[in-house]
Amino acid sequence: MSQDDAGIDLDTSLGYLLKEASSVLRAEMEKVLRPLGMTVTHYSCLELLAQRPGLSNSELARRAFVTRQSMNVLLQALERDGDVTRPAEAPVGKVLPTRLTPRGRRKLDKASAAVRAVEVRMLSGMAEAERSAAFRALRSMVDSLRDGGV
Amino acid sequence: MSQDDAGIDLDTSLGYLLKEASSVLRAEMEKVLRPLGMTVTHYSCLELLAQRPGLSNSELARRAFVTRQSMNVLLQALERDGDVTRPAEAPVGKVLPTRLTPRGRRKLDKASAAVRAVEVRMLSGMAEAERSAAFRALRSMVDSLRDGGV
DNA sequence: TGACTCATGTCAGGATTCTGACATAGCCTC
DNA sequence: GAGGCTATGTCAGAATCCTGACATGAGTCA
Repeated sequence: MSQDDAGIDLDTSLGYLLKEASSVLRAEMEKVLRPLGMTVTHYSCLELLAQRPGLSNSELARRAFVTRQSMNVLLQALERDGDVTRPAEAPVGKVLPTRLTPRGRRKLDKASAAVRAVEVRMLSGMAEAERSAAFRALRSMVDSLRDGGV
Repeated sequence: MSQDDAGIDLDTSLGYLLKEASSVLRAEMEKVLRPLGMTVTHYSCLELLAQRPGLSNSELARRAFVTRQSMNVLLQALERDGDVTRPAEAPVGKVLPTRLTPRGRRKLDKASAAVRAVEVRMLSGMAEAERSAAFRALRSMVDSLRDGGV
């Protein structure tokens, strides 16, 4: 009977605020990445490959939160530009392990510095305790949604 | 010289976790909204109009985190389906105040219940104190990024 | 009053991502 | 070994969203 029964109060909704934060962060990342000729997914892919060399297309897609079809077209472009390499034939199964080239590594270094500045600015108003509290909270949300989704 | 200088550790990055949480939430919302024939932006628009009747196209776009061009095509579709109404002529300026129709309201009620279930599940593992801590943290991130962006 | 600035609604074109579908390789069970 | 199941890479088409651009209305200021 109350207003809560009729909808979701967006002013106090954690879900809405989560979308807002994610949207603003993405916009800021695009702003600093654009001068470097890179998109956010572009950068995410390179960053993932730097930390986990040899990741497959499907695995990259999952960790960049896009479909494997989208990641595939991105990888083809990156391969064409000489930023990543994939073997012509799969060493085992159908999985093609992808690796960063020196050229891709250099591109990533510039992008990574720019993105790090954005993240630092995002966290500038928070104490360490608040950051870890936020981290735990977000992880809890992800886990709850994933587990319940099955 | 340390590894941090070469990139961003995605395992401990709040920005990455933020994107993951937002992505999972959106996926879960799409899952429950699809049987109702609605998309997330679709639903967001209706929910905004329920709480702020008379919002303009541009204002809806900002609060739904899309461009006003995208919101415009969505509104045209919603208008065609009879879910919202806009006056043929602007009462003042060029702003066309949009309102929910009874039909749109009924659609929203079903969708809102489904989305609320998702949000409840997302918050199921968190105490009230954790929720408000997360809320403050996310708000701090948004404010820091917005202020510094100018 | 006239010029300037800003915000709005809208159209057109392009870029990005997604859904659907297919063939194939590895794993498990019988 | 045969069958079923899952995961992967890939192609094709469609949906979605964005960038660029234009005209218009409101407010500001000289």
